[in-house]
Amino acid sequence: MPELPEVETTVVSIRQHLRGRRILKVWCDAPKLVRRSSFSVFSRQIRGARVLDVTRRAKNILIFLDRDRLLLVHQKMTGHFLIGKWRVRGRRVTPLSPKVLFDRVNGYIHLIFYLDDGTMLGLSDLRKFAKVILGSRHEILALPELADLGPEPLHKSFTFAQFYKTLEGQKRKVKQVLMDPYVIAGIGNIYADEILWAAKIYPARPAGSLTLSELKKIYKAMRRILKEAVRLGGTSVGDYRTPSGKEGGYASRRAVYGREGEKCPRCGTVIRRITMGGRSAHFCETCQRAPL
DNA sequence: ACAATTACCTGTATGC
DNA sequence: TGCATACAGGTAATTG
Repeated sequence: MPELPEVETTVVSIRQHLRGRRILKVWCDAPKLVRRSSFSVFSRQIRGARVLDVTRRAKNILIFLDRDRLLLVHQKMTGHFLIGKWRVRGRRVTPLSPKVLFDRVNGYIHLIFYLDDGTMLGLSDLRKFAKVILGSRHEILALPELADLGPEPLHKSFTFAQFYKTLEGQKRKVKQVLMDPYVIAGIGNIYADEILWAAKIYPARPAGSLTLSELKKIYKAMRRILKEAVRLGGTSVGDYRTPSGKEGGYASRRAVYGREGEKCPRCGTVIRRITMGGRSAHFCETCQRAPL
């Protein structure tokens, strides 16, 4: 699932291909991915737009275009971008359609942007949960899913004092709080489990019950793990790939996520999985002891 | 006002 | 073997 490190990896990668390029046209076989306007309006408005820059906010990808347009893409669970070329130095290298070309690598491309240098940017999404919205810069940035987001966990200004303030008084379970994008942006199920394992905190502890030293451990683990995962290109679970088609390098570092029944890398206890609010939490009951 | 639950999807895994 | 059902999960929408 694309979380902060996967989205950051995606943004850094596609930025190189998109910056300065013009979007010639867009193709789609799942028009419901486009929200707040019909696909035909979306298609008409994006045609001819030039990409100024690509950035990230939480798990949202922000593609800044000329003429005051801003394209928001949220990959949700199975969405991911793939880069393809259909021409090399002005010559076609294949008679196949781009869709067929892409499908040889990944069968779930539902949206393709055709760029003016022959590059294709494909959005793969097995479950079609991804969200694409085009609007004016102000319109998009004012959407609650952007405007109301919590702080970026890796930002320099997000100090421990800030972190403490955001968790203080929270009655919910610490894992649920870490995953709430309106509290902290960008942490999902994989990294919440990994962070709590590293910090040796039981995931169902009420956030407000954590001591200062426990919160400090979580904060430090959060910064360290997210930075390391960004450095390694994220984690591949399921069919997630980086835009160039590679698996994320953090997958092999996973200590607990998706490892139910395997041994804790720290103490050898068998990893357990419990359900919390319809979501699974993986942890080591020896390292992450439940109170009483 | 807040917290908990459901909807959105479909491939994969499991059970009978 | 085949069919039905459960499960996965980010977040908006809905319900409690």
